[in-house]
Amino acid sequence: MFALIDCNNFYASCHRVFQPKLIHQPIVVLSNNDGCVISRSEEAKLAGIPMCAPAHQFQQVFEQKKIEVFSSNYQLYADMSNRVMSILSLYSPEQEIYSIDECFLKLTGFDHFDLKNYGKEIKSKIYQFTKLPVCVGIAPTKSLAKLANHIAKKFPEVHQGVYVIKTQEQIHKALKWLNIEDVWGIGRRMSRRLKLMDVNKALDFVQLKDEFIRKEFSIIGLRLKKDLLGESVLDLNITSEKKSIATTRSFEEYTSNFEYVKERVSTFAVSCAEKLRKQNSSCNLITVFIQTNNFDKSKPQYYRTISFHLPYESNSSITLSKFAIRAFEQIYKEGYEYKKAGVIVSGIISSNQKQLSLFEEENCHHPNLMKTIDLINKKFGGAKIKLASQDLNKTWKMRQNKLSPCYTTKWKDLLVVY
DNA sequence: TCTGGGGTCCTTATTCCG
DNA sequence: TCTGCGGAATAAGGACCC
Repeated sequence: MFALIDCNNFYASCHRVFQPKLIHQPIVVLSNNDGCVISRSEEAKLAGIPMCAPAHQFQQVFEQKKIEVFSSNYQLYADMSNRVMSILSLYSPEQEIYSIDECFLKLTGFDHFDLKNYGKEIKSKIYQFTKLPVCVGIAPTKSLAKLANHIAKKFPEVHQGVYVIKTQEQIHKALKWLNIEDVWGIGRRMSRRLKLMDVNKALDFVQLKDEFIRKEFSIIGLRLKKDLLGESVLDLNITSEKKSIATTRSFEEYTSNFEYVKERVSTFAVSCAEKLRKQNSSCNLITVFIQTNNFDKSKPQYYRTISFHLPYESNSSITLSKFAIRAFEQIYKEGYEYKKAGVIVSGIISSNQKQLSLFEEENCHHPNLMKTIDLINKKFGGAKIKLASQDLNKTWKMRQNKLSPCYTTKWKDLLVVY
């Protein structure tokens, strides 16, 4: 059996923990740069704020309906998430932290437990220690646990936030109820195609023939069908090691300027290098992409990505920046207004198991140089050491007009109780 | 004026090699 | 030297997730 524990409206709830007066108030949390809505309290959902609503289009609605708006505060969410996850780790030896606000627990050998009670205990313990509300779904497979969680969320009065799927009848009933677009693993595209075939519920989907699903929806669809029928084919993914690390950002303005985009790419590469060094690892593949604004259909669109193998594993800002720029120069095309770019590094290995290259070596001074740069940057915070390919004047600041305090991670932001 | 960012996995097309 | 084939490797792109 698997349990899926998912925090309710996680980001919005985090803000509520420290401002209890907001309980029962509508809250939304905005994406980076205050772009669009990425989390909503139940009240905000009822007020008709859709997910991903562009903030600038909903300004008036926010005011009219007295919706409390927050910029995203990832320090706060990360810290609250860590607390939740460490509590959850006490409830099973096998835990997969699936995202910042949800995790799977494998409940092998728990058959003689009263699972409903176990779920309730988990829920109340998390509330006791963090004041965050969660829902618990328990079922024989991961996708069914996800479904059970969905049911727990949808009918809070009936199930008190915990739902267990155990028998074939319960599986059947749940699949019959679940809309196809709400199945975990079926996104917008697949559900549209399925609906055209008159497949509207999860049950319709699992009744399709294996060969048909394999042909139309690939191995992914087939695996999903089996998992939904109770045959556990999706297993826990416990390794927390990342396979790629990315830094991608929209620009403050559209630009056709080669030098501008190049500077951004260089800076993103430096950021990836810093993230690699932070976790003591290196990469051997770097991918760069640039793109125009795909919301503006009136302008010509361009999107291109390119990957570059490094001749040696590296986490040096200088090296990664150099190769990122080289890659960028190959994909840049004149005459387009670029809006966004990104650098993704992969082929990640721990620095201490580095392969020595026969022919090409990184400049042997880089590791020490980077260590020193990291130290200085850490010590002096904002005033960073930069590469010559980066813009020295650029102190890019995310728009975060509604940023809340970091209640749990900064001394100066601690709550004061009078 | 103003529409996020960070991930995973799989498929497809292409290339290289024997 | 040319051709065809299949497998392996890989880049790019697309689907999905939060």
